[in-house]
Amino acid sequence: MAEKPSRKTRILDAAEQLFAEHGYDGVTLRQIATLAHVDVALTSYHFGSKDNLFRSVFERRAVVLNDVRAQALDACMAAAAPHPPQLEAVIEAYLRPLGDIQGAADEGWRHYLSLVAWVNSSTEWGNELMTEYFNPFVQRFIEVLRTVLPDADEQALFWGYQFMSGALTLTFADTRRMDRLSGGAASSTKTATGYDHMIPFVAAGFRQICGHTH
Amino acid sequence: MAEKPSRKTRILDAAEQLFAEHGYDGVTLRQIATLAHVDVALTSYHFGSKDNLFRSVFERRAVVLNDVRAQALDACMAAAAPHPPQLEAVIEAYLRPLGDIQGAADEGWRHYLSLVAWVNSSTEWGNELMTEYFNPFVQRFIEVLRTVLPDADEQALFWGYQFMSGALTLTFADTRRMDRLSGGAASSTKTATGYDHMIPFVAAGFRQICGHTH
DNA sequence: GTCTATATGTTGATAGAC
DNA sequence: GTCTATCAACATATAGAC
Repeated sequence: MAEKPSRKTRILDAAEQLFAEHGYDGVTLRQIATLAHVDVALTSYHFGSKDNLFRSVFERRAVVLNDVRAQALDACMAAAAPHPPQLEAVIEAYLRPLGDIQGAADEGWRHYLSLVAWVNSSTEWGNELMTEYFNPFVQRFIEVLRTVLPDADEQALFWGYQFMSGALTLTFADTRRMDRLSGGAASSTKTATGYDHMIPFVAAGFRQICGHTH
Repeated sequence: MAEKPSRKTRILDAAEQLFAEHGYDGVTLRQIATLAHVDVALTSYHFGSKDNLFRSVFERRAVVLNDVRAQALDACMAAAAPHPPQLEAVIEAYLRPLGDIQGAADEGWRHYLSLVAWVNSSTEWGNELMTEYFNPFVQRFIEVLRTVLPDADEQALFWGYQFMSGALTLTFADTRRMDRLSGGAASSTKTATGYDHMIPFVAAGFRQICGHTH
């Protein structure tokens, strides 16, 4: 199966890539249809409106992503049980699956993460879509963080999450600015290296503003 | 002076606000002209093309911003001389001026920071504009960081900067997602609180991945 | 500098043949 | 499901009167 993707799937794939690269308003239905090797009218037939196509793209992989991340968090807690896990392990469970996706061969998933980065920074879509699809898992993640950082006050926990989220999504966006800034010493294409640094960076940040662990 | 802003200035102000809110493609020259209470044709007369208007908006405050930040960094180093400053002081010099701007009454500057956030995450404009206008100062900042973190390897320094930049720009974007996520416990409108947390968070992160100070 | 009028192209969406 | 043909609305940009 999946030998020949259906036209509907090709539209989703093309839209995913182009929306990720240029944002909602930066893409026309004609560009999407062209990339998908499909007639423009088909986008309307399958998805009704451009707005609905965008939502469909966002929704498609959101549920899969939530599953992967929930499993990583489960595994992290099971490995430490009956004790609470280490802070680093919790952060790792949150970030590493995304690093694996970004480093994998699958282009579609890379485009999707780039799209999430765009949505997360968007004032128009960010609040609505991120809240609807990702808040439940994020809330669970923060609950786990709270058990690991018992002295943390409410505000610090959420600010810490915001900083982590910002660091993460800029890495998704992959503007290659770092490559030029560093003169080639550090490259945004070396995603595994990025996550190897991101996890201890974020963990240390949380520990600093949320009191020490255990 | 500055009693009545010129039409040209009003166009810049309106464009700044709308580009920050909706991105380059999400705004039309007509919307800009309407908000500026000006005829559409004036945008072409004063700025030629939409592309050039966008660049003009970005450029206008970039030089001012670089001055403010350079002064903060100078003051930080002068206060510690002849010794190198504390890591926290260097991070503070980098971040606090932006927090002050964000917390101030000036709407124009707030829009500008939001625009910078958008540009920083944009694959199309990010590399070009950020590199041109902000890389020189950022490079100087990283040089100072290197003296404070002598054991840091090249890569870690740039990844740390990338994480800080991501945390910062998401705070600029102000999607108000955190307000809902936290059920009101933490609000993205309380910018001073955000920077009070961001500075120790980032400093601890740098210390973790770049070796200890002095 | 500022406006009116207009040129020229593109947009998202639909109606209807196949 | 897929295509052709077409729509009205809107885009950026310019030419020329004032």
